[in-house]
Formats: sequence, structure tokens, C-alpha cells
Amino acid sequence: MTEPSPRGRPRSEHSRRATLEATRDLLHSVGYDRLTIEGIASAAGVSRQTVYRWWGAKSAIVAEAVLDGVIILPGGVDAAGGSIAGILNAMGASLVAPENAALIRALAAAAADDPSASQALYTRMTGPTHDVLMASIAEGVQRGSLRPDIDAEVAADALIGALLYRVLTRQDSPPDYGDRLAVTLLGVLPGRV
Amino acid sequence: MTEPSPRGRPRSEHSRRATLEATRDLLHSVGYDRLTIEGIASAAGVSRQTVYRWWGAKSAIVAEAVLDGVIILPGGVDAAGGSIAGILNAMGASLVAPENAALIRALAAAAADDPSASQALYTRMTGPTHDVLMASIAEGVQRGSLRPDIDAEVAADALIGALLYRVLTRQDSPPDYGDRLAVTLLGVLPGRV
Amino acid sequence: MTEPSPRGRPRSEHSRRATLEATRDLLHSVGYDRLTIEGIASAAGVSRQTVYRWWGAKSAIVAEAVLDGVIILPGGVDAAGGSIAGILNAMGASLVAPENAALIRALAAAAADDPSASQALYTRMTGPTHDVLMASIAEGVQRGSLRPDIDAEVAADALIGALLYRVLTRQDSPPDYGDRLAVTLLGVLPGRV
Amino acid sequence: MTEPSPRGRPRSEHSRRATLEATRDLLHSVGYDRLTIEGIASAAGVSRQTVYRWWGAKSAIVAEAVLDGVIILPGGVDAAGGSIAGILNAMGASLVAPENAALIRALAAAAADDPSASQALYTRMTGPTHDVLMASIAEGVQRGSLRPDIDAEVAADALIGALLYRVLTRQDSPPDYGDRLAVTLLGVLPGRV
DNA sequence: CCCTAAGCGAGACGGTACGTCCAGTCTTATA
DNA sequence: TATAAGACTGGACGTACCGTCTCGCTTAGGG
Repeated sequence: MTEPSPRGRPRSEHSRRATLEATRDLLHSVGYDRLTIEGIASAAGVSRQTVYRWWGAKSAIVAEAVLDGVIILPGGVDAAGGSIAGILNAMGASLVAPENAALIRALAAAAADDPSASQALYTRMTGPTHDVLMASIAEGVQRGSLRPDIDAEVAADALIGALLYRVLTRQDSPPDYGDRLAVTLLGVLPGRV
Repeated sequence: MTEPSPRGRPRSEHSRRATLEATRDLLHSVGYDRLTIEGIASAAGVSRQTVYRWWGAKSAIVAEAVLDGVIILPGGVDAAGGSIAGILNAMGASLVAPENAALIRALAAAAADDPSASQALYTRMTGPTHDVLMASIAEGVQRGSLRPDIDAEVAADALIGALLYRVLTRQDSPPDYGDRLAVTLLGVLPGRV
Repeated sequence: MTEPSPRGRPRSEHSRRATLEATRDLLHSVGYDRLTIEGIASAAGVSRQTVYRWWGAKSAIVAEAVLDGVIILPGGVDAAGGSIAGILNAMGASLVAPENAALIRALAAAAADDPSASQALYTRMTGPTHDVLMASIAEGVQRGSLRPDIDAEVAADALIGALLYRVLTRQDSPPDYGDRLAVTLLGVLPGRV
Repeated sequence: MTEPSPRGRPRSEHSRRATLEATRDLLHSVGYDRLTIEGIASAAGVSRQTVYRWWGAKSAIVAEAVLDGVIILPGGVDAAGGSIAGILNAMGASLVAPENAALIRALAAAAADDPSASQALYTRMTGPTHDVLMASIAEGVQRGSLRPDIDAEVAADALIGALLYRVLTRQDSPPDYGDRLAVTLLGVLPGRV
């Protein structure tokens, strides 16, 4: 029942990791458009051939980096448990930080022109936050602290979408932008749920 | 008092227009990443040198195409006057149409890696819709048909952002997605403002 | 019987002259290969169109510069009247001077690839010297100071050719190279005829 | 003690050879001025990048083609052993042949504008002939069949230079031009030495 | 203890696009 | 009509990456 046990030299985990990390760093510093496989390979200290053997296209590397957790949506997951406005404020503040905004925009570009990887990218990048928000909202509706006509999925889309929209258009969001989102979209008062 | 009257052969408006239109068509068919200046020039029947003389970078061409109205946000401006849900439904339906979704994604990619043009791109692309929405919302608040705690700017961001988010993640929006947005975010009933 | 008297603005002699002089200077400094019409026009303070109207090709400009005497074979004509060895020494010394050698090489290149201008170039550049040499040799033969079997044309070819060969191969000629040429080829003793 | 053994794909001798031969052919047909790296690459069936990797400038390709013997001075080396006039006649006849004259002119142009390669070009192209001539002349002097005051180096320069001069000026040399050179410059009778 | 299989770095190869320069041609306003 | 200004097509320049291809070396099983 064991696996057929592979022949030959095993794949180098070190090279794999170095490639993904170099990709993350470059995505960060030069953006998706100016990201090149040549640049990734050389920054990772890996040969071009090795990159092509395992990925073949730059969007595939980006996708794996995201799925592997090498690239994480800043401020997303660990905010679970707080109030909705708190989650949004944390997320907003994090997204707006220049070092993260560049990464977000790069990933938007990657998603934009890779038909196959975009959903994977977004489910991994924004999915956790999306889930946390949906859970919080559903709970609020159930407890009666939110209007009963709120559709949790749509609300989560809108909350994330608003932040994304502001990052892509390069409008900075004031520190209380999360509060305003919560009040406006959900009708909650600051400090509540 | 007249202008100094320019010397030399005047710039060809025909070439300018052909370049912008070729850019729009290619953006549409191959996306931003695979858009090349060489391809634009040849599709436009214009020499590469002419493109470089006037623009110098592909993002600049895209920006001008948008600002010039050669590329228009589908279903945006002309929806003015309808109900909010109606505007959103129309916009949503339009954005989701495959021929437009590709263009939207291409523009998101362009905005993502051109620091200088992104704001221009978005203010022209989404700005009119943004304004229409804000006006409708503000009017609704004033008339009392919307909650008074709604922040029109934030609401418009969220409405557009939600649609953008779904296009970028390639989740299609059902036909009534606009209705659900309006209900959830603004608390309006379908059919009402 | 008078000329038909030209209509319109007369050709600018100043532009013509400036073009030829700029050509000479550039030929001198960058050589024939890197000589460009664009460069000539701008160095001459003349528009490109004007150059094209009157010449059309860079070799034609070079040819006219030579024929017009703007470019002269250094040390050639004014050496007339001296002894043969003296002419050759003067010519050799002059050709070897770095500032002239560059010009000679440039003209060899021009002659090499312009079928129509090469003869004109050489007859004007080397012709006078050729003639002076032939006359001197013929006179020497007639006076009996040179062997009677000397063919003046062939001898002149060889004397000039030897110098040209050394310039093109970038071997410098020692100061007494002219003496050695005269002795070897004509059998004259230094200081005689 | 063995060589470090090179890594990577070995250089293609086929491409190297094809490039040099294409260069020779083009030099022949279009001359040096209209010779382009683009044209060489395409005629050789080689990518432009490969040409740039190994040579970088057209003069370097020409130089290697000469040094490698892909381009040979027509009628040069193999004439050794004949009489001086015979060598000159053979060389003269060969140089004057239209297919060779074009090549000679092209090489003169190449030598004229490549400071680094000109000596290499000429030592390889004319060097062997130069040596043969010098040897023949020195031997003639030693045997007493040539005047003792003849400087073999200068004489060889002049003999080659005369032919070169006529090729560059596009004056054709009559079939007996070699005889006339030998008689005039060396004082030998046709058929002797 | 070799043998075979695969991974890997190095680096050449044919290509495509880049951004620049120049060749020629053209169209305008001015002299 | 000549000229300067300057836009235009076209083509070559030299560079950067692409994706593919050989090499030699390394690192594992398995005979």
C-alpha cells in the first residue's frame, strides 16, 4: 500500500521554497508586470531550467506562492474573533500600508490575466477574511444585532470589494474607514458587534 | 494675440485614433499582460516609432484611451436616473458579460502596475458610475427612503467594489445580484428607489 | 543668350558650404561608417530635407566635398617642383599624421562602397600628386637620370599605392620611407632628382 | 592536468561557420557598408542573439572570417615558386576579377573603420603574398639578378599597394600590368626571375 | 558497488519585443 | 521656389527575456 517510491534524485525543497520566496519579494518590489522568470531564478539562486521544470509560467509560481501560504493576505486571518468594525479597520489599515498595497495590486494584476489561477488566488488570499466576515455577520443577524435582511455573502463581498477598490485606485482609506463601512453597510454603531 | 502657429507637419489624428482603438481591441482580446507596443502599432497600421513618439509606454496608451473615452465603462453613465437597484443590476449585468469582463480585468492590471495612471483610469472608468450612485444615495437619504446613517461615498465604494471583486475573482454574479446588494447594503426593498 | 533666369528663392550657398565642411569634419572625427546624414545636417545647422534635395546620399556629399576642394589630399599639390624623394617624403609624412590618416581611411571606405564616386574621389584626391609624380619621373627618364625602362604611370601608381597600403594597414612609415621608396623603385640616390 | 571541462551546452560550430560564410557571401554581394548583422544572421539561419553573443560588431565577424581562412586573398599563397612577374600577373588578374574586386574593396572599407581589426585583416589577407614577394625579391638580389639597392619590404609594399590602388580607384589593370610593374619597379625583363 | 534514473546548474540556441537611431519621404509655415 | 521644422513609415541597432536544448555533475534508489 506504500507509494511506488520515486527513482532518481528527489526534488529539492530548498529550491522550491527559495523560488516562492523570491517571487513574493519581487512581486512586492517590482510588481507583477515587471516580474520575470529570469529575475526570480536569479534572485532565488536557482537555474531557469528548474523553474521551468516545475512551473512553466510566472502566474503558476504566484499561484503556488499564495496557496502555499508564502504570500498571505496581511492582517486577515488572525483578526478573527474581534468585532466586525475591528476586523475591517485592521484589514483596512493593513492593506493601506505601502508595503502591502504593492503586493495586493500585484496580485490583482496576476489574477486579472491568469484565467486559471485567479479563483485560487482570491480564495486563498481573501477567502479566510471573507469567511470570518460571513461568520460574524451571520451570527450578528442571528442574534438580532444586525438587520435580518442582510445577505452575509453579499455583505462580505462588498466589504472586501470596497477596500480592494480603494487600493487599486490608490485612494488611501482614513483610519476610521472600517468604522464607516460597518455603519454604512451594516447599520452597526461603532463599538458594537 | 494669435497662437505662434506650429511649424512642421501636423500630428496625424488618424494615427492617434487608430492607436487608441487598436489598444482597446487588443486589451479586450489578449489582456494587459500580453498587450505589446509592437502589436498595437501593427494592428493600428502605424509605425512603432510613432507610438513611441507620443506615448512611450503601454500604460500611457491605455490611460489615454480611457481618458479619451475610446474605452468606456460599459453600462455606466447612461443608467443614470433609474433606481439604485436598477443601476446596480444594469452595471452588474454589463460587467459580467464576457466581452466586458476581460476589459475590466485588463484595466485592473493596468491600474495595478502604473502608479501614475491608475487614479486617472479609475476616475474615468468608474467615476461616473460612482457619482451617479452617490447622487442617488444622497437623494434617498434626504428623502428619508434610506437610513440617515449612510455615508454616500463609502456606500458607492462598496457597491462598485463588490462588483469589481466578483469580476476579478471570476465569480459570476447572478442576475439579481444588484438587488441583493441594494437590499443588503442599503436596506432598500427591490423596486424601491 | 542669357540664362533663363531662375525663379523663386535662390539656393543658399551658405548651406551648401556648411554641409560640405561639416562632412569633412565628421569624416575626420568619426570615419565614413559612422557618418550620418542626420549628423551632417545637424552639425551644419541645416535641415535634413535640404541635404536630401541636393545630394541624396552620403557618398555624394563626400564626393562633392572632395571635388570642391573642401577636402584636399594633404601635402599633395603644393609639393610640386621638388625632388621625387622629397615629394614622397612630404606626402608620406603628411599621410601618416594621425589627423590625416583618419581622413584617408575614411575616403578609402567611401571609395570602396560607392561605385559612382570612387574614381572622382581618387582622381581629385590622388590625381594631382599622381600627375606631379608622373611628370617628374618622365622628366627624369628623358634627362637620363632614371632608367629608360620605367613606365611613369605604373611607377606613380606604385608610389602612391605603397603609401596607401601602409595607411590602410596602419603600419606607420618611418620618416625616410619616401627615400627608401625612391631608391628601391626608381634606383635614385637620396638627394638626386 | 586536464582542462576544467566546460559546463552547459557547447557552442555550435555549425552556427559559427554558417555566420562566417554568410558574412563572406554578403560582403561579396553588397559590400561592407550595406552589410548588416541582421542580414548576416538571417542568411546564416542563426539568431541575431547568437551573433551578438560571439562577436558584437560586424567588423569583428569580418576579422574572424579572414583570420579563419573563410575569406582568402584570391590567387595569393598558391602562387609561390613562380617568377615575380608571374606572381604579380596572377595576383593582378585575380584582384581585378569582378567577384574578387568587390570583396577586396569591402575589406578595405572594413579595415578603414575598424582600428582593432585592420592589421589582422591585412596581415592575413596580404601578408602571405607580401612574404612570398619579399622572399623572391631577396633571393633575386642575392643571386645578383636584381639591383642590390632594392629594399625588399618597400618593394613588396609598392607592388601590393599598386594593385590595391587600382582596385580601389576602379581602374582596371591590363593583363600585362604585372609585367609592367616588375619591369618598372625592379628592372627585371619579362620572363626573367 | 556499480547502475540507472531523475534533479540540478550552466549556458548556448532560435525567437520576440523592447526602446533607440537613422534613412528617406511628406507636409506645413516662413523667407 | 528654398528652407527649417517636424511628423511619418520603415528597418537595423543592441539588449532583455522567453522557452528549449544540451552538457556535466549530484543524489538518490535497486540490482
